[in-house]
Amino acid sequence: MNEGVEWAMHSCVNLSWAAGEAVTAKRLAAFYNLPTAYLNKQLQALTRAGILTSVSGPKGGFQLARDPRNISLLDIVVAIDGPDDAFRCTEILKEGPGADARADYTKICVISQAMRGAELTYRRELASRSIADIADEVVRRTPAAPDDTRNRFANLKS
Amino acid sequence: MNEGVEWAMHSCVNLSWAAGEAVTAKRLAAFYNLPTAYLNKQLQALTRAGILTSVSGPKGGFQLARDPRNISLLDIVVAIDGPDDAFRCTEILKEGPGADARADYTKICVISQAMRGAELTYRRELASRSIADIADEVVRRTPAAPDDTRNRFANLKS
DNA sequence: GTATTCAGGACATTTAGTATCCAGGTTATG
DNA sequence: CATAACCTGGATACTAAATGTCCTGAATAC
Repeated sequence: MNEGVEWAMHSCVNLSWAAGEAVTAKRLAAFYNLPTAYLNKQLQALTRAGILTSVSGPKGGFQLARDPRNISLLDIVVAIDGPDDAFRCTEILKEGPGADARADYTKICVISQAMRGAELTYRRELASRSIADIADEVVRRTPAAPDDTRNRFANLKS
Repeated sequence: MNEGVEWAMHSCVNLSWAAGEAVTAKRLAAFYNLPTAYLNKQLQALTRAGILTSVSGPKGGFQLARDPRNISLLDIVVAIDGPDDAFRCTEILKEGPGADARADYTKICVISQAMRGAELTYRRELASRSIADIADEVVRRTPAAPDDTRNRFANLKS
């Protein structure tokens, strides 16, 4: 899995605490000492996916496009890593005995179904966790986190 | 995910129908028109993992090392693809504010925990499905499959 | 108008996946 | 014993994907 998924999730949690004002890619990158230009690519992907909104120019930057309760971890994984399953069925049964050339073995192969079923439980789990859930749990453990985050953004003004 | 996982799973199902006699890598590869030398590498990995046993020399080949009811899809994924999770936590929180340099953020980071939890459900699902389950379901849908498989192995004698 | 910032294409670099080949060891068979 | 079939594992090559940088162009606050 793309490392950008981790960056994107942490950035979205931080953005949930910067509600109201846009944060530049430069400051989001400086927060965790990440390469600015590359993080910017991930932020662009989140924007294309409708998870973030972006504003150009001075005072510009990124912010969450909707309520963090309505942004799931799965949304972020799909935006950064793409919609494909980890297990890719190449329909090798088509090369086996008694194969039907017109059949779609990605659908009817028992192994393919089992793997897809497992990935479905994985995705269902990720879909059930929102950025707000994560942020709330962080606050429960570390109440100062939102203030710390806002302060750090402010101090990374450059 | 490594494409060899798909090859290995289909090969194990086929081997469950060849019970008693070893099948060579060449015939296992010819079954689905796969590159012999590369499939052989995956079979070696399955052997190292204790899923297959191998015999050298004429009449040699591979067979299941244990009852197919006791070989899970997860066993095969781990043998071929390795034990690592898809999501790899790089502990970027160590670069953030208020970080504890001695803390293990792969354990305590809320995002890392959520991702790990989702992968756990995935693995649990794969662990609950055995090669025998898969083979039984194939037989239920296509009763001739075991005979077809044995015949094909016999005809690929070369 | 100028400085700041996002958008996105064009590279360059590194790493992982996909193969191929060969030399060496094992074993059935005549 | 000689031979051929077969697995083992290292070396190597090729390809694709992930990672990272750079630059031009467009939008916007001041």
